[in-house]
Amino acid sequence: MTITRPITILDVARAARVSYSTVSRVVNNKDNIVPEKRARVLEAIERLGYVPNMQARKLAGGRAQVVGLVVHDLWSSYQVQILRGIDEEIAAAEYDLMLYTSHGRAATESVHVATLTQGLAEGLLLLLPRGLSAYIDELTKRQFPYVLIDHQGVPGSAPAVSATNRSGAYAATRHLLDLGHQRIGFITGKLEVDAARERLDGYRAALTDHGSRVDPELIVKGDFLRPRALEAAHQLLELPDRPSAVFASNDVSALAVLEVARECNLRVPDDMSLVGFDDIPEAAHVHPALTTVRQPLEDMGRVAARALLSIMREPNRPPERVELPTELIVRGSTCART
Amino acid sequence: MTITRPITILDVARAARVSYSTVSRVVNNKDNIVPEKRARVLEAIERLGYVPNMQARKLAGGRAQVVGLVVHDLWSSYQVQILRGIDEEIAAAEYDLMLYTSHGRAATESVHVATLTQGLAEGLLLLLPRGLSAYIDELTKRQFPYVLIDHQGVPGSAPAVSATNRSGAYAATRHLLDLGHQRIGFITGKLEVDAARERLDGYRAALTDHGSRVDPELIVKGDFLRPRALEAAHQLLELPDRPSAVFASNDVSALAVLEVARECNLRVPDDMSLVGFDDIPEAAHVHPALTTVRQPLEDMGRVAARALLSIMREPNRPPERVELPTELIVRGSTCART
DNA sequence: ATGAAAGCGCTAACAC
DNA sequence: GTGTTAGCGCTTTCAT
Repeated sequence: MTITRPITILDVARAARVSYSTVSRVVNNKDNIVPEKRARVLEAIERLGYVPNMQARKLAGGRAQVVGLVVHDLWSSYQVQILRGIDEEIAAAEYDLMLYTSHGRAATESVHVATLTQGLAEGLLLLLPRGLSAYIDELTKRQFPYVLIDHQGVPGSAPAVSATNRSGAYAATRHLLDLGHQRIGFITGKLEVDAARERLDGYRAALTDHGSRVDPELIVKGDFLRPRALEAAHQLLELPDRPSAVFASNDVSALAVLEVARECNLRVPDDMSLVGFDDIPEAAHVHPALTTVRQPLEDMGRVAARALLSIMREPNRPPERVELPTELIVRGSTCART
Repeated sequence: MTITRPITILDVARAARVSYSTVSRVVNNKDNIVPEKRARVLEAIERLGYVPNMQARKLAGGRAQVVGLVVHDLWSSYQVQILRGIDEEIAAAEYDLMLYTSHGRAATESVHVATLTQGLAEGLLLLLPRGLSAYIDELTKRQFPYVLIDHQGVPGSAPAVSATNRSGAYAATRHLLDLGHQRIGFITGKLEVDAARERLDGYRAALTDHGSRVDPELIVKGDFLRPRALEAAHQLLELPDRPSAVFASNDVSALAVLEVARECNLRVPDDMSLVGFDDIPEAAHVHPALTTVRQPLEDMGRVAARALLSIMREPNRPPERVELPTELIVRGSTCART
């Protein structure tokens, strides 16, 4: 049982009876090479099954065709859908993806960023809810290509893609108002996250524009996660003057509200309307199906990836911020106030 | 605006007033180094924010702490849940993950495997439904650590983790039989995939053991995907002697059946019982909630990652095949035949 | 115990 | 056009 030694560029050179660097040139589509030699090299590569060694290539100053993705975690469909979009684009461009999850440990996170930027990666996609200003500066200074996803928090002008959180929340609130609801409960997201604040803003703005009062009692703090949302739902539904509708800052929270409503023997939408945000796959499947604001998550990933690739191609293009439109999806969880 | 040059081991050496290799030794916890020097080096590393360059390290024969994952695609929760488990374990072990999606292009796939094995990766996780015998041989020959996930197709003894597909399908079928169903429709998965065949086997075995006839008319070919499942569902539900229950080889297919049933004005479970396989998140949320066979997907990922890590530690340990237990989750989509 | 030096596989000047 | 050669940042002998 022979241990197959990895084929190097040297093996190819020998087999094709050309020099070392000629092979390199062929592999990298450089210069003009005598067609006959190029053919020999190509044949040898094919026959030997040569695959270039990325590390060596990158180390020597070449391109590794690798893009890094640092993501907080993979827990919800939210991240995963974005990941899908990224993956598609990156693969289509024949780049490879290094995936790093930080699990919220800031230390880990910056090590990851460093590893990636000083390592294989030629570009960076950052899907982190907050607090990345530390390395953004560094990246900008080093002119290292990167794109932020769903994060507008950096003051300067960092390339970023996100969704129209504010207007999405505005539309959802407006929808409820149009249905005749007056007391509309709101469960916030994690307010350190920009998107969460924007959604709150949208909610407030819709009320104000409609001439309704923003009742602080109806705004309950959440964090985008289920446990906190369950508490928030209880708090809202046990109010003496119970709201006739609830707008949760994401679907995961809205699903929690749905559960609590069921516990309280409240029928949705008859006794209470409910709106979520995100349109995760579950939203369409629960009963009643959730009215929600769709974020084009996969597209966000796709657009971010494409933006990164073009920044990598032309390092000097001015940073762009893209906001993809959200869309109100009306389903069965909302109806006119009776 | 100074362009920050990446900090190399040489910078650290200068700052700590020691040699090049001493720093390397400290970084790799080697030998005995005079504590005082070690401290100086550590301090310099900290102060300069030095992060080792993985490529260089790997190239020079060191460890890169990278594990590669080749996955067919990320379309369903199936892959994603496994990915989560993998990610958790890999991150906990302080390894990094390179993610490759092959999107079914076999050529891409083998290039990916080659890139990974000749590159950074020290181990490989393969989540591919089929046809990987080509490189399995190669990997085995080279003694390259790898673990297959949900794939038993390789004749030799390849390290693999999967779930008890057969007994899961057996249990589900048994459940339906116990409820008094006699004509039980079955929608297969992609039969090139081992798991699909095992599920079919389990279905057949349960019928046989129960003394029922396996009616070929009731077995319809699917491929784990929605479009084909919709057709299959129609075919089954339009049978002159309509089955009183349907068992689909995965939840995605079962969900499709649910839709078709609704179209046909069949109530589930009253007019027809329905069972799926996988227990993807949507299964619990549809109405009625889906009775299904839970695959411990996240655990499968976790176990596979752990197995890989231990193979990487002791290359000579005999390959292990782990089968994780599936579990029948009875929900609202099944009831006794009326 | 620690410094010097030889590569790892490759790219990119630099020669010819 | 194509071969030669100097590194890229690091690990690992081999001296000392």
